[in-house]
Amino acid sequence: MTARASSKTSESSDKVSVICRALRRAIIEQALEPGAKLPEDALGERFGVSRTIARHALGQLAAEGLVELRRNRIAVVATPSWKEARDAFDIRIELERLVVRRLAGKLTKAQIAELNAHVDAEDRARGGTDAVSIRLATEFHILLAHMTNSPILVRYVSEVAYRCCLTLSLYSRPHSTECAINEHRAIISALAKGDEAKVMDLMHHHLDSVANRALVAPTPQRGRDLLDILAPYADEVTSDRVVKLPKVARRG
Amino acid sequence: MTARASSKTSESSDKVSVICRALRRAIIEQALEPGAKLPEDALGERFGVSRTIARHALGQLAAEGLVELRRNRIAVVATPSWKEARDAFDIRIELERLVVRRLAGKLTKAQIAELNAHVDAEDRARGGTDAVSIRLATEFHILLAHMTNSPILVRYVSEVAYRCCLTLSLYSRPHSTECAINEHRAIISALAKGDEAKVMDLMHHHLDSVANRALVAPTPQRGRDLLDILAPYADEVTSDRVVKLPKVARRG
DNA sequence: AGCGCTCCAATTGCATGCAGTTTGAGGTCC
DNA sequence: GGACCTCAAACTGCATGCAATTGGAGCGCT
Repeated sequence: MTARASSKTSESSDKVSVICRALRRAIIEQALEPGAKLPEDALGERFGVSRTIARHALGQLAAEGLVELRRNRIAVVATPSWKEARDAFDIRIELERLVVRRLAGKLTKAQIAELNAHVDAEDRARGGTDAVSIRLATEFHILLAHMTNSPILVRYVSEVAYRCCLTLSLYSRPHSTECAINEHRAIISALAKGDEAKVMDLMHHHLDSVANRALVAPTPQRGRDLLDILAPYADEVTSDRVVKLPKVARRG
Repeated sequence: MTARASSKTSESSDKVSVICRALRRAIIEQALEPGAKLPEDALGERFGVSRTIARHALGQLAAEGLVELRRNRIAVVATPSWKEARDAFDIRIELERLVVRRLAGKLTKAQIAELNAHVDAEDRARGGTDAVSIRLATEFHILLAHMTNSPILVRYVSEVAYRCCLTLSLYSRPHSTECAINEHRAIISALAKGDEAKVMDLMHHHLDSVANRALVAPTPQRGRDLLDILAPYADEVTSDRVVKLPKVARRG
């Protein structure tokens, strides 16, 4: 039971997939912050593979939107603009409404137990770091998606949820995870009862409130370095070659 | 105006992207049928690049679900199961409802003209092959997604629409494109009027009817070869090493 | 004929090497 | 001091080479 679902489309067990998983996790746990550089050499060396493999992994992550790739430039962890973040949440809401619609009243006892166990884990993690809480909360939703038994749905929900995870780390204030946990419990309960309308409503408002609580404003005045802070703005600029600020200490 | 949107996450203009686009188009136009083999060498030679590049392109397409990759085996054009096809359509319905909700009443005159022009093109193509009709119909939806100005939405709608395109070629009877075209016109009209509820309803029923008209039944008794016919069933088998039929003429 | 075995051509998995591009450090001139 | 130029190190883009795996043709056995 190493992998829950080994869809044939991706994530078998070749080196590329291994590196993808490792990087993905590092990114969503903020071990790698948005904007962090990901040179192929360094990755290859770190994971004991050649640049070819590292490069391929970066390509996959770029397709998922977690990494930004620009020709002849070092890959960096994606820095979604506020607008993109909002978009991702909107899409996520629709997808997850579909998930719970499919699940309402159809969960086995074992599945309900699994969900409850996960929320318990979230509860226990409340004392830990924000990053872990966010990751667990995200994984709750992915767990739900898995239960639909639809690989496609799993893929899209995972992807968009990871994206949201990433943006939360960018724009969120240190939020209270408590209500999210309660909302998770409410969702499980409504799913078990089979109240489709209610569970869809719960999920909608749950995600909407997470988004609204988190995506406070398009003013990322956090302690990050200038380049990171400016990056979302540079996003809007159509020109490929943006502002070109005067000499400033760059990261690294 | 070579590329409508050059999102930084993908599809710049490196060789990999070029090959991706070419293959994607070949697949959705059924020049490459589901199950068709895609050896790296052959692709590389055909496109004048090395295997490295072809391989990378295949990886991207696999991430999009258009190609199936199995370790140490030749890549093949994906052959989605009937269940996967249905799933893809369900997801697509949700995503596209989001698209039209965002677009209702917000289209410029120029955009409306562009949409109408596209449907006119669909109309003119009615005499042509099914593949072209299906592609144009698909592209109408992608065009809509582009108008939301949301790269993420564009990406997901495109991806899932291509997947649907692929499944249509697998499971659809030679369908009448006429009503689809009329429905497209109705959607444009409702979008222009800004009647959000109506346009969402139209889109929902449009896609649902396309799905129902097309995905006739999980009995793909078409003239394809045995391996293709069996593939969707093999999908359900959990074991990696499936049935192993007696000697039979394989494709190629 | 039908079944299994062996072996080789075809193909993938991956590392490495080379050429071209970008970056940014240091020097020069104003 | 600050803007500008130059250049080498760093890095990417891509092709090629080699080892490992697959599959299927041929062959022998029943």
